Amino acid sequence: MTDADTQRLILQTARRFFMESGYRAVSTRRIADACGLTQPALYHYFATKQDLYVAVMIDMLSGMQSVLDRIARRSETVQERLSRVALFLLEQSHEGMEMMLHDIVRELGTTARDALNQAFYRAMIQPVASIFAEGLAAGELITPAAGMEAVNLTFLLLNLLKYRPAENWKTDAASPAASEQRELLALHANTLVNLLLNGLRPR
Amino acid sequence: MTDADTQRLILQTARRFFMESGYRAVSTRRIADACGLTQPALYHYFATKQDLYVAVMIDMLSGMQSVLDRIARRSETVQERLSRVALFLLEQSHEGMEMMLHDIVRELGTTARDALNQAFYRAMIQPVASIFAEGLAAGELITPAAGMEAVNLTFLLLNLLKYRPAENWKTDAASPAASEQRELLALHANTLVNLLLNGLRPR
DNA sequence: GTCTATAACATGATAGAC
DNA sequence: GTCTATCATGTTATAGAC
Repeated sequence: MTDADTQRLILQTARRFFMESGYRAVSTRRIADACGLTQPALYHYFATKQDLYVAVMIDMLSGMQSVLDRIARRSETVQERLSRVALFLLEQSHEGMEMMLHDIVRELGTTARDALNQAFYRAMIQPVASIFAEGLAAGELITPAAGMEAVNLTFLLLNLLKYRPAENWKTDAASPAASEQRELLALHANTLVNLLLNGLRPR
Repeated sequence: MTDADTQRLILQTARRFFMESGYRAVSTRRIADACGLTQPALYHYFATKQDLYVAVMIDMLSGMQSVLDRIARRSETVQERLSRVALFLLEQSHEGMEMMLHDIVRELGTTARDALNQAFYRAMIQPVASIFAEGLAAGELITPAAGMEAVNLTFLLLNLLKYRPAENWKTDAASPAASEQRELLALHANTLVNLLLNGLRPR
């Protein structure tokens, strides 16, 4: 196996674990074991655990940016594009992503934090904010409070997407088939965007 | 200092740290130090670190339940009561609480998890859900999707409340005075509830 | 009720052979 | 490029004196 392949294997394995359990809860040994390596071998590819974490996040964010940019540029209504964004992010966050902000703020040094904050902003906030900005400019949407423009609406949408129906809280969790799951997610994405646009009060 | 006083000191100190940094990131030594005790002294009051964490959470949740129950029973409109709930939760989460669900799901054993989930449901979900249920029954609110009744709307509101304006992201953070801060929070609470009820589209 | 001392273990990281 | 061996440190928790 070549150097580059091993590096990718480490990145993907680490990504899965970090997303599942967070920075602190995942040891370098566990990552190495899952890759079929010993723990010191990791240090041939990444100087520190924090460097590995940053690399994982940058890798993930660059992938998300290309998808979100593409969605933002589609010739569809604001609502349609927001629903696509919501579905994509719901699918991603099944693989994690929720943990990210937590770790960025609480476990990383200031240098790594600033770098990741910037990458996060460019990859996730800006593309989605451009959709909101369009809606605001066209008068389709209103700013709900002073200063709550496109960027802040994006943050709000991201928080809204953390919501999962209460059924997921029960411990049994007889999960449906994957294909069915995806349809449910799409329905869920539409519901949340619809709620954000129209509110809970009857019109 | 009596036994009971020391126990309360430990609970309050541990609560602050757990809320700030999460279960895993806070060592028993750090808690003990901040209480002016040595680390083994903690074990006179709590058998394990996990027991301490559970006690902290139960303590916190019981305090929140009494406040939320009281708000739910006020003779005000649904919107007014939801705004009060939102303001209260925003103030609390400044002190933490956000970390809770993360740790409950990811760091605790199944027994502790089930106990805390149940306490969380009773203390936070049910009181707020009763307000939503009233609004739904009166026809003031609509269910945005099949199965998305009062309980699920409560989960949704809780996620909405995690949102903070983007200004908090900048590293400078010249924070305003405490009194001013509280007024800003009240404004913020009103905005979020208003948005949830009326949506982003002009009416 | 709190201490000192310490067990038992996991962690991130380094040294150096191959 | 990956290994074995190991260091230094931090962790939860226990034993036993006072």
